[in-house]
Amino acid sequence: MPFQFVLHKTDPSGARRGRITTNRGEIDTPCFMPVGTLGSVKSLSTDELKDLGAKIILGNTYHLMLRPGEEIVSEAGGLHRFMNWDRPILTDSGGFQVFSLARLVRLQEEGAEFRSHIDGSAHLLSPERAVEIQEALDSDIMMALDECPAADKPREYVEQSMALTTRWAKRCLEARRDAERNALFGIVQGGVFSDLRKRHAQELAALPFDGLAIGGLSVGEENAVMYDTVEATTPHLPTDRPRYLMGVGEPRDLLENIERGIDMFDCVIPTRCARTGRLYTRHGIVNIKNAANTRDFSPLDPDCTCPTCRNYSKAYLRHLFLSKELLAYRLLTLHNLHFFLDLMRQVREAIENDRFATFKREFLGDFEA
RNA sequence: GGAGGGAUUCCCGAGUGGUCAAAGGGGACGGGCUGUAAACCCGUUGCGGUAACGCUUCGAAGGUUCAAAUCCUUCUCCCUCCA
Repeated sequence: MPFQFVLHKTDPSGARRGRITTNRGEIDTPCFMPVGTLGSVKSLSTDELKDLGAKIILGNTYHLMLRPGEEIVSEAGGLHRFMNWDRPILTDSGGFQVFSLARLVRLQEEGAEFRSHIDGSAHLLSPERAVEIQEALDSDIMMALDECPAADKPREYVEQSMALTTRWAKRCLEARRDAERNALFGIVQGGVFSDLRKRHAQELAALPFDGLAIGGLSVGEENAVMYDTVEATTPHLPTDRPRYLMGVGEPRDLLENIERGIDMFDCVIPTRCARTGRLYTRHGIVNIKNAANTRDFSPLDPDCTCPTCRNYSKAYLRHLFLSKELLAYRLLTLHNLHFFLDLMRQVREAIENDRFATFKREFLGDFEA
């Protein structure tokens, strides 16, 4: 079944409960999407991802274009076949790399001219090319190519950048070959300027995108500014299409933005932080490296049902981590992703019961105590 | 018995008269990570003090010198080679 979004209900707080249907399966929202930039959620097998309950993961156009190259993935039968994942995949367009690899990028009307961070070779990522690559990957949800300006850019820059993103968005829609096969989301920019956000949201809402994302946040601005900006944007997005806040975030960020009407999130935090020893539990953050865990033979979180907490102690995990044993990265990633995915399960349940605000307060009361 | 080489701050290891509380690794300790150039990055690591600065330290004990981890003497221990 081609892409579809059904909004089941909206909680009194503003939180939305919905369901996305794609050719490769359904995704209940609000949802969290683990990031698998290079066709792998680092350290995990796809079986482990399924067991965790991940319904959709991310891949990245820029990175897969450079290595192994989309033609290889296409030859393998698409990214799903290539990586042995049969559930939906959302692919980012490479727009974020315009920001994170800015030193290697020159922006033109035609597209983003990159020097590969791997070998220095030149590549032009145009809107058409970004769609072409994502189609070759056979992405379920493609993202339009956008420019993600840094947080410190002045209004004039952001306004022009936003206009470029709109022109690119239209070109992406033009370039898409099969709307039944590959959904396409537009990305709202506008920095932290409420009026620009409103304008851009309205511009993109008028276009036939399957969903709309909010980009250009969590790039260094204050948290409160991020929340305010989302709040200034979502009222101008169509209610019958999913809203995706890109690159966010910490547990509080997820809850604050769900309350502001966001349906989808992705973030590297659970996976990256797992690999740097920062673990999420309902009672807050545990830094597994800390000496206090040396002789602590209890699990990270006694109430957690993840495979790591069911079987291993903090002392052992700390030992694995300090020894740089590969098992550490896998076990800790399993735990963190379980935490994020489970948080979203609880959120969905709370919305169904019209008690999101209560859930949020109680959760943060424990988590940030 | 003879000839050489060596002992440095938790570990390895640089330093061969002042710019040395002593490079660089490692380890330890703490922190950071928000559409992943990330199994990564940053900071601290003799004692005291906010700091200026003071004190103690380079196997041990003496000595030379304005000044010693660096030079001299003796001692202790370790290594290599020859008998």
